[in-house]
Order: sequence, then C-alpha cells, then structure tokens
Amino acid sequence: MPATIRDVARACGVHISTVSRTFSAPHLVNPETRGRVLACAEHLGYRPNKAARALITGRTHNIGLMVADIANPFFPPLIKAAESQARHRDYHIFVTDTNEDPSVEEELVHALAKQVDGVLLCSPRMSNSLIEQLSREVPLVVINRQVTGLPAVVMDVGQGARLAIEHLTGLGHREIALLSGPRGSWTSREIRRAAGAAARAAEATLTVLGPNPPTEDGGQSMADQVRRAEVTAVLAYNDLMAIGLIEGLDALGIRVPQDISVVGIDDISLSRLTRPKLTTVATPTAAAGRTAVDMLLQHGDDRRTTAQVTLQTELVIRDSTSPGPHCPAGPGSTAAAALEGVAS
Amino acid sequence: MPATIRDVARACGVHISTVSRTFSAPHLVNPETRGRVLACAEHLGYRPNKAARALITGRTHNIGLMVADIANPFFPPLIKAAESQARHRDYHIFVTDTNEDPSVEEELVHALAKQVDGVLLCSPRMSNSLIEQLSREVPLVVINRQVTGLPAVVMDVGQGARLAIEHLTGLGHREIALLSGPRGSWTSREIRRAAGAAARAAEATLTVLGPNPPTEDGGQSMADQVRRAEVTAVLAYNDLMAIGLIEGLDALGIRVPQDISVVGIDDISLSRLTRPKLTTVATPTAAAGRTAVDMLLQHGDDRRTTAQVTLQTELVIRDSTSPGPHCPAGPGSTAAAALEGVAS
DNA sequence: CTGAAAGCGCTAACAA
DNA sequence: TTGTTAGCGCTTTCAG
Repeated sequence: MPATIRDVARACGVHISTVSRTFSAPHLVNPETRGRVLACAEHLGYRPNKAARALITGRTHNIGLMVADIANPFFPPLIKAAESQARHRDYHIFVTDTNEDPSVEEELVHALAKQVDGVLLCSPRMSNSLIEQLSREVPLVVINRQVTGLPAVVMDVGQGARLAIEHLTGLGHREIALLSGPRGSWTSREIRRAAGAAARAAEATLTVLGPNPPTEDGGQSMADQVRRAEVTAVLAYNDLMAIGLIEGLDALGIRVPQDISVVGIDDISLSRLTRPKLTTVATPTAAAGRTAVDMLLQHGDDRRTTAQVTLQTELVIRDSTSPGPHCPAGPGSTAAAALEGVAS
Repeated sequence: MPATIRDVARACGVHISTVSRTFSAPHLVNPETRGRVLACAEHLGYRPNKAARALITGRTHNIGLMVADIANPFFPPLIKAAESQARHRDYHIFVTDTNEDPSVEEELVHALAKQVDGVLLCSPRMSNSLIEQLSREVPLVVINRQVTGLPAVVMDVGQGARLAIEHLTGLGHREIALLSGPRGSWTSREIRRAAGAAARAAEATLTVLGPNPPTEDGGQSMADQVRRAEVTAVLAYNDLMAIGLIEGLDALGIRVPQDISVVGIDDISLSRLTRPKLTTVATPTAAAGRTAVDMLLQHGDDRRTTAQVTLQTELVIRDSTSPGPHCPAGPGSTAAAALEGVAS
C-alpha cells in the first residue's frame, strides 16, 4: 500500500537508482532532479523502507537495550543516558524488558537480532555460554556483568559493597546480614564476594539471606528472617529491597536506624524520598548507559576492542544507618558523628 | 559472517527453498529431510534473518510502544501488561522513550516503521494531523488520546477528575487549584474540561496553574504559586506532580492535608508509600496496555475496526485530603468521616 | 515432497 | 550525472 521507490521513479520519470541516491547520497544527484524527486516523493507520501535498506547496508541505525525489569527505577536513568548518547550518533534505542526471565532474554535477543545493529545486555540473567553464543548472532555489549571476550561496562559494586560494610563495621556493627539478589545475577555474586571479604577483615559476621527477587516485595518479605537472624545491620542487593525491608521491619515494630541499620545499593531517586532517607551505594548508571552505547558503536569500526570498562561507585551516607552496639563513639550518636569518632 | 539459508542448503545438499520450508512451514517437508536440515542449521549456527523474512511476508511479529517518559512510574505497568499480552500472541514489544518531545516522537515512528507491525502511541504530544499522517506509514493505536479515524484506548480521566473535584467540594473546599500537565497533552485538556465543569456545578472556583512538566520537579516548583493562589485544595495532573507539590509545600511549612488537600491522578505504586498517602484517581493502566495490543493485532484482520475503547477510572481516598473550611461535618474530621457526613 | 524461478524494497558497483 | 545490473536473505508460487 505505501509507495515504494519504484512508484516514485515512475511518477518522476527517472530510474529507481536516482531516487535511491536522492535519499541516501543526495550530493550525487543533480539539484534540479533531486528537487523533482523530492517533490514526487512528498506527493506520494514515500518513505524509504528502513528494513529493506538495512538488508543490503547491514546497518539499521537502531540499538537494542535489554533490561531485567523496566519497573525498577534503577534502569530509567541508564536508558535515558543511552538514548541521548545514541541520538547524538544518529541512532535510536529500542528497549525490551525480560521480566528477570533468562528464557525471555534469549528470545528477545533473537527478536532484536536483525532489527538492530547491536544489543546492550543490562544485568542479564542467562548463562555465560549462552551469551557468548548469542554474540555470534548480533554484536553485544554487556552491562553489569563480565563475560570473557565480550565488551562490558560494569559498575564496581564490589568496591561499593566493601565501602558499605566498612561503614557499618566502623559504626560498631558486628552482626550483619546480606540480602542477596536474584539467582544468576553477576552483581549479586560480586556483592557477596566483596562484602564477605570486608566483613572477614573487620572480624564481623556476615549472614547471607537469599536469593531474593530484587523488588520491594522481595525486601519486605524478608523482614521476619532478618529479625530472626539477630543482626544489627543489613546490606541489601539494591535500594528497592532495602526500602521494602525497612517497611517490613516497621510493620514488625523494628525501627531503622535505631534498632537495625540498613544500607541499599543503586541510589535510585526514591531513596532520597523515603523516611528515613536511605544510606546507599551510588552507581554511575547514566555513565554506564553512555559508555555502553559508545563501546557498541566503536566496536563496529574496530573489532579487536573488547575492553571491559569499570566505573567507580561511592557510598552516600543518609539516615538509615546509625552506630551499633560496639561503636567506639558509643550508641546514640549520629552516623556522621560516629564516623568522625572512628576516623580520629 | 553469520550463516545464511544458502550455506545450510549447500551443507545439506538440498535447495534453499527446502531449508526455508523447514523453518517456516515444517509440515511441508519430509521428516527425514527436515531432521537433516535442522542438524546442518544447528551445526552452522544458522538463524533465519527476521528482517529479510519480514521484507517478504510483511510481518515482523514485533510491536512498537512509544511512551512519553520511561522514568514516569505510570508507564511500567502499562508496558508490562502490553508485553505479556503480546507474548501470548507470539509478538515482542520494543519500547521507545520520546522524552516528552513531539519531534522525537515523529522520528521514532519512522525509525520503528518497518521494524514492527504497528506502534502503540502512549500519551503522544504531537499534533493530530501529524499522527494521522504517520498512520499511513505504519498501523497505529493511540493510548490516552482520541484521534478521529484511529483506534484508541483512553482512560476516562474526565470522569476521574470529576470524581476528584466532587470529593473536594464535598469536603467543603471552594477554592481549588488545578496543576495542569504538559502542553499538547490530550489528557490534560480532558482533566481541565471535566474539572472545570465539576467545579462550576459545585459553585467552586477552579484556578488553573500551568502548563507544567509532568514530573516531581514540576509539582515541587509550583508550591509557591499554589500558596499565592490562596486555595485550600489542589488537583494535580498526575501523582508525580502531586507528590512533588506536597514536598514543596512541606518545605514552605504548609501541611498536607491540614492546610491544603492534594489529589493526584494515576495511582502509581509510589502514592501508597509517601506520607501522607496520596488520595488519587486510579487509572486502569494494565488493562489499557492489554487492550491496545489486542486492538492493534485484530486491526490487521479487520480493517474497519477502529473502535475507541474507554476504560473507567475510580477515586482512591487516602490521607492527602481532609475537610476544608466549608465542610458540612466541620473541619478536623477525617476525610472518610467527612464523606459520611456528606452522604447523610 | 522438492526444485526452479521470481521478487519483497532497496543499494552499490560499473558503465554510459 | 544517470541508467544498468546484480543481489542482500528470504518466501512463495508453480512445476515436476
């Protein structure tokens, strides 16, 4: 039904290749002819068929971005940054949501494969071997995960987890729980590894509770187990879980940070709005989105560039942590004051 | 680089059409041959090129979904519902974010055009005439807007706004402000129209403040103007603005609901978490997502079906509204108690 | 059941 | 500067 290049050529009395050039290499066609072609095209409502063009050029100028859960406020800043970076480079981003489901992830890579020039895999849950296999079908950049041989941009949650644990032990906490994330999450493994090491170094006990769905409900429903674990502080896999946990504890009559300190990871905007405001590890999500787009696009020019970029994280101390039973400055002081006590 | 249908045919000693059939019409090929083809394909890592297939069949089995702002928590439930509905019908959803920018919207429709079988336009900001024009390029279903000749699913925010105003006037409020939404928003116009009518019917004054960006910041920065408007109640274009406004008022020392009542629209999950919990108009976002997918897909079979579906909204009374100065039950009673007073 | 041939809408050498 | 030709990877008649 829509007009094709041939319709325009006919209506205009030129060959189809002239029409083609008018749109893909205008400088190669006589200005006068170009004007006529453009007029005919306009008149017929002609639009180049991007799919057909891609079939021959191999370039769609689209990028796929797969996220684990579009409802998680962690992702939008990353998506927005990727979009803006892509737009600068004359590309468009197609976002897909995998529902935290590995099999959906695979299906979606296939669906995206020839509609985009590459896919950004954000926090994928599938196996390394599957990712490697899929990377033969379409260029891949992995975010929040390391897969040998594939370009990746990771946020250093290990370092973040270490900072969080050091913050807690510095406040005098010795019994700490870790609410781990979903099965298959590289980030969750990193956090666990680094938090474990940091706890050991400070001679604190780390109790791992999980795996858990990385959602508010996931955190909320762990409140009871946290209470039974008899810890004085908790590090959660992400802010959503931390916020859910705080609500759950609240329902149990346990106060944060007076009774239990809670630290999240991500620094989503919501963590500034809750009461208490959440102490958390800020991850550079926007930078990650931008970097991933850049890596994908330069990867096309230069096949050997499979660098793995690591972005730093930082601890943001707010109101959900306070001194524990073994605090050198004594309980009752604020988190900040306690820190100073430790530092001196 | 990736294997094509021809590679498989050669490796297998059959014609390419046999390979084609093996994947697109397996019942038409001898089980034995089929097995051999499948084995070769597997071995070569062959995957049918969906773009090439689409070029000839005209079907991509993908659906585009354009939202105004992916960071707005209003959209994820709609997106999730659309995805799940699409998956049931063997389709995939590609989400794009327009950043509330009409020109980006147009660009994205073109980018999606031949990569998807249709586009769901969610709260588009562009002009009706442009939407109509784009609908000749790719099948469109409009959500939260009415465009003559195009299938649409709208949530009845007009009715919702009326309920909200009636709730406020029932509580004795006579000076009400409306924080309107962004320019170009059909929803905002509907709200304004309906709220205006409802206020008139109740002999209340409605002061329209706006247009505003439909974000938390948009609401927060209006706090001062709301104060100067000397109203006792506010209806906001959406929950995000309502929540932002409450924060802004809080910073000004104005208490909600004691000093000013605030009502939002959407019932995003966040509105249950804030203090005070937000009174709001619940919109059936999930149903809208599902319905839009259904309409797009059946629209293919049956060209004349350009129905416009309207989904009902309902008022959810929480803690951000309380009796105003003219309340029949007298100020100081709770919203619920006041309502009973009105009913009797 | 399988092969041959045409063609989806477009681009890219190569000639003219 | 323009037309000619070949073909991207696939599906789909139509014969055999």
